[in-house]
Amino acid sequence: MSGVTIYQVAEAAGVSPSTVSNLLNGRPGRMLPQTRKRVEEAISQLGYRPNRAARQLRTGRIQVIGLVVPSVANPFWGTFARHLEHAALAEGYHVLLCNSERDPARERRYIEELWSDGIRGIVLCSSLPSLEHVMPLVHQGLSLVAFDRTAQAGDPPSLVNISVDNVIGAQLATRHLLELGHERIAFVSGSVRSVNRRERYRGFTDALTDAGLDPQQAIVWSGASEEPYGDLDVAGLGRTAVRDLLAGDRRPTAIVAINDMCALGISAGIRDAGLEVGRDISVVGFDDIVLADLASPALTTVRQPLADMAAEAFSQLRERLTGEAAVGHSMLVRPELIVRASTGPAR
Amino acid sequence: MSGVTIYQVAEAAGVSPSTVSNLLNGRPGRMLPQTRKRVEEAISQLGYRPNRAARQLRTGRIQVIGLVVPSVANPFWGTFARHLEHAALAEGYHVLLCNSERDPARERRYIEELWSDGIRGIVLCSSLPSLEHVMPLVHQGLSLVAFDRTAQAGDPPSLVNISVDNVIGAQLATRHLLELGHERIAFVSGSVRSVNRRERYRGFTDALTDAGLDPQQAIVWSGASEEPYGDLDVAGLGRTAVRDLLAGDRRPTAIVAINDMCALGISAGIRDAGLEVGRDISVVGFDDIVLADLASPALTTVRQPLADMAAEAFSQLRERLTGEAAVGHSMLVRPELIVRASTGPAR
DNA sequence: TAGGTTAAGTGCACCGTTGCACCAGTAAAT
DNA sequence: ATTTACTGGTGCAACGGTGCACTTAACCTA
Repeated sequence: MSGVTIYQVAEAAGVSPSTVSNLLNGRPGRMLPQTRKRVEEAISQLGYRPNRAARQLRTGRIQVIGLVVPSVANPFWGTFARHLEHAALAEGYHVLLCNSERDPARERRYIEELWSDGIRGIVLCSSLPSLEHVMPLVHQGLSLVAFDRTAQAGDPPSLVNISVDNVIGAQLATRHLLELGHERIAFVSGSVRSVNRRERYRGFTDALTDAGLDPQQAIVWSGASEEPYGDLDVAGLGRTAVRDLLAGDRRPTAIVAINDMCALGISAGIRDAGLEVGRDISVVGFDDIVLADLASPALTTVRQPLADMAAEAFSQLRERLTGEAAVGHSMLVRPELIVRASTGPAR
Repeated sequence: MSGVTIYQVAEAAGVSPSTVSNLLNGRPGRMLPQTRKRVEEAISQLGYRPNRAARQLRTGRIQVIGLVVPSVANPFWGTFARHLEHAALAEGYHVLLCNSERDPARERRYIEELWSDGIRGIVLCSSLPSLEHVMPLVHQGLSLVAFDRTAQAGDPPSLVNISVDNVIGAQLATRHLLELGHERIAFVSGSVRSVNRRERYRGFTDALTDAGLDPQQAIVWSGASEEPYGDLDVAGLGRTAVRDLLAGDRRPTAIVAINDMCALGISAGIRDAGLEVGRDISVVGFDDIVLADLASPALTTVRQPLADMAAEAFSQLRERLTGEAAVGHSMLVRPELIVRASTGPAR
C-alpha cells in the first residue's frame, strides 16, 4: 500500500538499512557527510515516510496522546481540544480524540482502547470524584493528566491535575452578584456528581455565608433526574431550570450557572418567560467561551485561561512520557471574573 | 509495558498462538468448543488485548479514520466531529482529529502524516475548490470523503462529496428576506475562496435576480484582507463587517451570513451600533448550530442535517475501506430554512 | 611495529500478529 | 487395504524498522 520501505531507500543510496535508520534516529554522526547526503536524497526522491506501526512495534513508543472530553460539541471542549492539539503538534505529537459523554463506562472503555493502541499518555477531562475506573492502567504505566478536576484525597502521586480554582471562581461570581445587591441567588447545574460542581457549589455557599446569608436558604437546581447529562444538553438544561425556578415560590433575582453553555440556556429561558437578562434576572456563567462575548446580553462569566492550561497539560504529559520527570506538579489556576452585561443591580 | 501477548494466552490455554489468532480473527470453527472456551477464558483472565501496531504491521489494516476540520473550536465542526465519532465507534473505528485552520499546507501535511500512520480513509472538511494538494495520495489508494464541499468539475470519480446544497440554502435565506420586503441585502463572509462561499453567494444573487433586483448592486463584504481566516475568528469577522457596512453609504436592512458563527458576530456588531437585530437589521445564518436557538434574538438560519450527513460520510468511507464498494455516491442534501426571531419585515 | 583508538558502517535478532501451508488422526468410500 | 475427505489443530515466514554488538580500515602513540 504505502510502498516505500527503508530497504528501498537503503538500496537507492547504496547503504544498509541500518545507516538509513541511524540517520533517521538522530545518529547522523555515524556517517560521512556525503553518505548522509546520498541517503537524504534517496529519502526525498522516493518520498519515503517511516511506517509508524513498525516503528511503534519495535520501540514501543508512539507520538500520539489521547484526549477524552465530555463532548467536542460543547465549544469549551472544542476550544480546549484545539489548543491541546496545537501544543502537541508543535512537538510532533498527534491527538486522538474521544467523547465520553460524561459516562464513566465509556471513559474506561476508551482509555483501555487507547492503551491497546499503544498510547501511553492521556489527558482526561472527567471531573468525576473517583478515577478508580482507570487506575488499573495507571498502575500499569499509563500517564494520566486530569483536566478540569482538582486533586482529590486518595489520588496517586503520579496523577497530575490541572484545573482552575473552582471554589474561588464561584466565589468571585457569587460575590459579584451580592455586591450588586442580590440576595435570592440560585445555583444551577446538571445532576452529575462532579468534582467541579461540588467545588463551585462550595464557592457559591462560601460567598453567601461570608455575606451573612444562610446557605441553607440558597436556591439550588440540579437537574430533574439522576440521569447524567451529556454536554450537548446542558444548554437545554438551563432553559428547563428557569421554567422550574420561576414556577417556584422563591423566584431568584440572580443565577450562578455551572458553565457558560448552561448560562446561555438560562438566558434563553429567562427570555422565554418574557423577562430581561441582566435587568430582571442576572446571570453569571463559567468558562468564558468565545460565545459569551457574542451573546445578548454579553455574558458575565469566570474566565479559564484555556490556552495556557492546555499547553501546561501537554507539557506535563510529555515530560512524563519521555521520562524527563517521573512525577509532575498539579496546577491550580486562579480564575478571573469578566463582568459584562448579563448582570446588573438587584431591583 | 502493555504486557500480555498472544503467546501467553496460548500457553495459558494450552494451545498454539495460531489457534488464539484463529479465534480472534473469525475462524472459531477450526477448533472444538471446549478448546474455544479454554482460550476465551485465558483471554479474559489475563486481560489480553491484541497489540494494534503488530496487527497493523502484519495486515496493513487499521481501524482508524482521519478527520480534518477547519477547527473544532467552531461548534459546527465540534458537533460534526462528535456525530462522526459516534458513527465510527459503532463499527469499531476510531477517529483521529486534525484542525487545519483552513490552511491548505496544513491540510496536506496532516493528510500525509495520517497516511504514514497507516490510515487509509479520511473525511476532509475543506471546501477548497481544488483538492490537487491531496490528490497524489488519493491515487496511491487513499479513500477520501470531502465534506461540506460539493462535487467539482475535474474531481476524480473515486472522490465522494457530501454536502448540503449551498445554492438552494442561500436562495432560501435570501428569498425569506425578500419576502419580508428587504431590498438592500448584504452578503457577509470571510475572504477564503471556498466552494462553499461561491455557491452560497450564487444562491444569494440568484434569488436577487429572481426578484427583479440587480445582483451587481448587491452589497458584498468578504473580509478586509486576502488572508485566510481561521474559523475561530469568523465571529469577530462578522462584527467587523457590520462596522464597515454601517459606515458605508448604502446601509443594508438585512444580512445573509456565510454561517451561524458569522451571523452571531454580525448580531453582536449590530447591537454594538445600538441597533436591534430583527427589527433594524435582519440576519440569516447558515448551519443551525445549537446556539442559533439560544441566541437573542434566536437566529433564523438554514439547517444542515449534520447527524445524517456524518453517518453517511462514515458509511461511504467504510464501504470504500472494506472494499464493499469501489466507487461511492456523492450526496447533496436539501437544506431547510428555520425561521426564528433574527429576521423581521423591512421598515 | 605492536597495541590501542576512532570513524564509518553493517548484521541480525527482535517487536506481536497473522494466515497460508502443512500435518496427524479418524472416518467414510472404493 | 488403500485412497480420499475432513476435522482440529500447528509451524513458520513475513510485515518494516530499530539499535546493540560487531567488523573493517585508517590513524595514533609509545
